Amino acid sequence: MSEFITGKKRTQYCGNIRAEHAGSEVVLMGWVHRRRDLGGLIFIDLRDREGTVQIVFDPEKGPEAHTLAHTIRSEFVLAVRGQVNRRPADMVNPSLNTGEVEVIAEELEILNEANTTPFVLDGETEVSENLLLKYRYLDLRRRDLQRNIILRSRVAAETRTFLQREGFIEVETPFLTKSTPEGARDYLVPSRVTPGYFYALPQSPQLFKQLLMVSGFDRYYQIVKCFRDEDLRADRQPEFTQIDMEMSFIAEDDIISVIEGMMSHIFEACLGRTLTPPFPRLTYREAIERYGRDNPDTRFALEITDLTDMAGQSAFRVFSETARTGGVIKALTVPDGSAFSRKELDALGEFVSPYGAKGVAWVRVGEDGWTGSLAKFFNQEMMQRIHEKTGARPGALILFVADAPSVVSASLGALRVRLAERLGLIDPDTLAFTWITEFPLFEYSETEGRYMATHHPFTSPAAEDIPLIETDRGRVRARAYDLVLNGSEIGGGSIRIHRPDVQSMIFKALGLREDEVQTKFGFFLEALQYGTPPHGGIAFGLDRLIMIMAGAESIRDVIAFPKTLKASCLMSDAPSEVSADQLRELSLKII
RNA sequence: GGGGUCGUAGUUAAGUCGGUUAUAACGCCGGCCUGUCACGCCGGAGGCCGUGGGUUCGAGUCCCAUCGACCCCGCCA
Repeated sequence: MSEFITGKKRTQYCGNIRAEHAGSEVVLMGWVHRRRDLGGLIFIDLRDREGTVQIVFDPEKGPEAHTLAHTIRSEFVLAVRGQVNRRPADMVNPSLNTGEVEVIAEELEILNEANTTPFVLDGETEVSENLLLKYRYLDLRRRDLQRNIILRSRVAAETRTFLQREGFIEVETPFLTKSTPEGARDYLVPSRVTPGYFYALPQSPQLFKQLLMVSGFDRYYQIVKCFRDEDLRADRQPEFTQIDMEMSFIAEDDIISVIEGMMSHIFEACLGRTLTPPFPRLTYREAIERYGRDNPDTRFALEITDLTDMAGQSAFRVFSETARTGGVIKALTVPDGSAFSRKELDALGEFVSPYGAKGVAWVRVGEDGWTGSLAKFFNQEMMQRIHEKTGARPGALILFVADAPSVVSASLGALRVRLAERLGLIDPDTLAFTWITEFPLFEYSETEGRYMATHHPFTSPAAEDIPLIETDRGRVRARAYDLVLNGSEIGGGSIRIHRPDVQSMIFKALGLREDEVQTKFGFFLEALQYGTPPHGGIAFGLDRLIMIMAGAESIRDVIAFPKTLKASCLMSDAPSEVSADQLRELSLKII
């Protein structure tokens, strides 16, 4: 470190000074968080990454420093030499970690001045995200954001500690790689030396990690950036970080137990939270039936009940028609939900419309029967049976959605979370981990008009379902598993296909032409023929994991330099135009 | 690709039915102040009302387009 004041070096961080340092001389360096200039006495809160401490400029203790201190403004960078002074009892500031002490300045050097910042860095004033992102380096001075970034560093470090101890080997894989069909849109990088050819940035190191298993590394991991050129969300960035892993000679339970150990280690080391594996498991089917989605938030109950049989027999046309035409009628039962106002109930209909539902039907359960416009379509016996199935008691509210199965699940799945938030059912301190297993291997895509891989095309089918690949594709179960935490998918993986014949069969089932398979995956299929061990792996979204650990609302709060929803960086102004020369060199033309 | 919210001093917001000189708080600048800690008191400066067009005698306000940020659906193996 460079030397400043009279040849002295920084002795410690501002935020770390405590009563035990009283009487000692310190040299501090940091930013002016706030100044209180009383004319005679001047107080400065000096800030560094560990916190702030009060500096006192007293004309009797340091006349030159006091004179200079009048010129100090917010965010100036200072070096201060002085004595740590224990504050008199009536001047202790209990809201500061350093509140029992202060530093009496004897010498001051202004290391740098600062323009007035475009927003106040007090962490309390709401500032538009636009501005925060443009001046990200200033936003990053704020305590909350620094805490998140520091937590992220610790999680990455503890992940490495754990995995190295478990015999995993970190291997770097290429960023400049090959574009492959299936999956997300690729970010492309033009090749200069081979005009008209492109690299793709990896959506994940999937093929490389499997090839490392072929190579015999046995256990691989990497904390690695991945790139997907798709539309963004509050929890999605175009470049994001995965904890990527692969293991040989293992089955589902081996991976699950390693990950349960890894999560326990990370949460204990970084948050002091003790987890209690094994985590509960749900099949995909159960998750959809009970929670409406494959990433259920299991911090609260409020489960979905299937009432297709009962409600389908009611005189209510919408219900009977839905049941008759292959749709389903499902419900959420809110105990004591009768308090919902008519206005709130109407708003629920709007809430589910993005998921394709035409509305939410509701009844209030009273001591003697139902109230609400739907009540007249149900007789006493039907009500009784529905009460039994849903557990509804007087005072409850029953919310029905009738539609195609996928619409009903999506609607009620979202509504369930919304209601839980509204009713305060979610304990923010709970950590609800759940494994989701037995995903379908294929999903039919209406837009593509064909079956697509639910997970990815290298996922192994359940052995007993292999015959179904030819006959009943939709029913083939995958040896895939996701780890869900508090309603967020934080990781997912699978046992891979290690037999070239099965891999070819899957490519074929996905509608890939033989020549296409050879061009895109030929090298990989060939590799599988040189002695591939049974293997499988998993990848975690580090950003999402940190979000939950930090209690962050947006993925931007856990990434130092994030991009906007339009994938631009407001600070550096990327992406931007490039010169004609650059384009010519790459043989590219803007159309 | 679709739906929604927002854009007014440096910042955060108010701005009525379209009508005089566009308000306030914080911040900033100057002055006073020796125990403040969101210091206090006095004074002052500060506006492309996102941008472009239209309607009107007159637009921050109404209409159209556009740019940007955010949220959701589709999409994200």
